[in-house]
Amino acid sequence: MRSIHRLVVGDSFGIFCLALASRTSFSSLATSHPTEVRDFWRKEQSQDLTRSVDILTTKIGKGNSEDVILQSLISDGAINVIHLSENLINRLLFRYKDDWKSALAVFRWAMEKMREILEEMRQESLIALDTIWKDAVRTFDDLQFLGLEKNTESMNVLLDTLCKEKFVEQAREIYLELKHYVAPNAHTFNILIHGWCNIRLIPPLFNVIVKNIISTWFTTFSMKCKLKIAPPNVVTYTTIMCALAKAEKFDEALQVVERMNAVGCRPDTLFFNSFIYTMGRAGRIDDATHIFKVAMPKASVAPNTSTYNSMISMFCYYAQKERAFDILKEMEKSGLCKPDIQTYYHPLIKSCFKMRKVDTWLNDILSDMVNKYHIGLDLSTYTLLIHGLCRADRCKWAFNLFEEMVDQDIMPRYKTCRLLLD
DNA sequence: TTAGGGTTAG
Repeated sequence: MRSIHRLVVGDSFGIFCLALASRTSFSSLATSHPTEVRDFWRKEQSQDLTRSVDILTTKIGKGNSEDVILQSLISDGAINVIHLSENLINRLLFRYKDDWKSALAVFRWAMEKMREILEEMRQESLIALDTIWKDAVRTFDDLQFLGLEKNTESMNVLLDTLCKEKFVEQAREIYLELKHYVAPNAHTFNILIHGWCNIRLIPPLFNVIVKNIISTWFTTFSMKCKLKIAPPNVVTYTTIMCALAKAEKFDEALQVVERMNAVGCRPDTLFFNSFIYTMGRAGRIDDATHIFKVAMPKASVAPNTSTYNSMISMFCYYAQKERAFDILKEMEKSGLCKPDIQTYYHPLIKSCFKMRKVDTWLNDILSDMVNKYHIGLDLSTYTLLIHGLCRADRCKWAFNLFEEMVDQDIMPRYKTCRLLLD
């Protein structure tokens, strides 16, 4: 989804298409008009944006499925005349950051609109739509004719998008073609490596390589992809370690860490988070705790929300609820990071039910969520709570939450209604 | 934010 987002609104080509759709060009105004005109224009644009967001938000509603929302957006005449822009899409995605169905519908709607624009461009012979993916190099070349720069940055966006959509072999071929015109950088290599990791090509390679694992593998990979031999950096190590952890090759994952330390590559927060995750997956809770409590401070690397989340999830997963709550307290005491609903509260809420600490711990958690951190409950959290409370014989409380969610126009699931009725 | 992380299931 992230790559689609980038394709739609994040890269220069997408922005070009969206700018075309709005049929207005702010940049041309910026150079040829006095300040008052530009200010007026900005104000008009901002009001226009707010109106568009209001119209779309009303149309999207609450609690509908992704398909229902998408269809209603596509088929609505009033929505069809809305000027699509990067700002508009970003505003909507932010608005629906806790509601993935609506967010995904907005994505797909934007994609749909972009496709229409591409079709329009194709009809005007501006672009060959059917060759976009098959001949991405040529499309990329077209960027120049459209007045956009063809550089390492745009090449990386193209390669990354292809890799994230699992067109890894195509990305490699395109890279081989483009490298004659555009200089690759460390990002380019890591994008391709990540792509290969995602299609699970790394673990088999590791099976045949025993000695000097990372550099040998890296050289093999570089030769296969005809890359210049660039030294692997912390991103490379993190990517490979994670791929190995997901494939449950924990010994090999640890060798990556050893190798990284041996060559003096400095770890960062994301690396440590992945390392903790790796140890958690391997069931090595004490090692994970040691990384969190000892290795990170020693390396002067500060934890972030995800670090705490990983620890909390791990302890909950291994039924060590007290330790999970200790981490929560520690996180609150540190005052450095904000909790988030998805990974932080869900394991803890579940733990409260499992431990039968409904009146005490659950009460406190909910009160903190709402009053202290101002986190709005979403459909999944309401469902989790209502189902748990019903099972704990707290139907009255469950029903209060049910009414609360309905008041907020969040449509309960059929199963939730059925459960309460029973 | 041009590259890497996430125990998400009730």
